[in-house]
Amino acid sequence: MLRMTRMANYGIVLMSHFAGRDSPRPRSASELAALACLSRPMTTKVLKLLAHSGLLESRRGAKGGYLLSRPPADISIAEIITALDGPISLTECADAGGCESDPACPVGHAWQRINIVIRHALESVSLTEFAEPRLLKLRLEALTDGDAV
Amino acid sequence: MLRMTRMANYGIVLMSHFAGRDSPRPRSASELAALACLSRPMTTKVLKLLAHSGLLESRRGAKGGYLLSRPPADISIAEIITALDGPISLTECADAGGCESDPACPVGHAWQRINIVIRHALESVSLTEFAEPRLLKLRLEALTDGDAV
DNA sequence: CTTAAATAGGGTCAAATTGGTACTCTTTAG
DNA sequence: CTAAAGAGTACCAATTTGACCCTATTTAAG
Repeated sequence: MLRMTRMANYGIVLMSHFAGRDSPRPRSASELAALACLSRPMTTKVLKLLAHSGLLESRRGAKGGYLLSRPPADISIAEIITALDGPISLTECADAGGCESDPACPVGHAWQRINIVIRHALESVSLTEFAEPRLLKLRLEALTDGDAV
Repeated sequence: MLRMTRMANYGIVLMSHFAGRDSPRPRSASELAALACLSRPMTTKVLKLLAHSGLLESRRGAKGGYLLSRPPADISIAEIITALDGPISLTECADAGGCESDPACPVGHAWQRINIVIRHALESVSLTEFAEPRLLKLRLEALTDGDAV
């Protein structure tokens, strides 16, 4: 487990379909649903959330649709997850604010530090890299060297 | 979001209470429930799972209870989470085996790489460090330097 | 050998979350 | 004016989660 919701996953897949092409033509929800093999209702739901959080721009009316509001290299995986699942944190009490009920809880501090590492890992991956895993490989391998317990 | 279950959290808190003392005396479920401010039924459930996965040893009968099966420095946070929540992976399709239905899915490969980084971060933190966040701080800060997109 | 203190191992149950859908309203190009 | 698109909202079913209880078995101690 330790997983994110399926919806966040859908969001990332949908966003990935924008990464390749820089054509300024808006993509309609129906078109994207077909590309990603998702139902139309689910697709529109996800796209609306992404637009609402500023990652996509929407054009209403005929010939409308969605397009990236920024170059894909400037969009991190963390942003997409946050838009659809809320703030990235492994525990409830590590959310901003958090479990102030027990400021003495030693475990809380540890979680905050671990969260920072994970969030950072997700923030460091751009949509471009995600759609092109070869780019990822080298960089991430550097992260997993030289820090055994 | 992106969170682990509350049960895994409980497990880590309970395990942390073993980290400080090396006394070989077994701790009973009731005792631990009181220490962690958890209900007894939930505590026993978590302890049973932890014992079942080999992280704790159980002694039945009077004066029985649970004790760590290994020194706390040899137990990683990842192990505890895995014991209670199952394998660590952000997406369903990144589980071992995974979405072989679509071997061409480019997104899948990216997830696998990201999972490795996160799992590695969790594996690199021992129970000892967790109970003593000062130890964590320095090491984790090294991980989050020098790898912006 | 009896008793009390423990865990083992089930089975159950309510509530929250998630995934997915349907319907109506507004905007815009042609 | 009309058809194509998104905006917004309300809704439902199914799974997951969190929590609990009961009985059997084991063991230390009197």
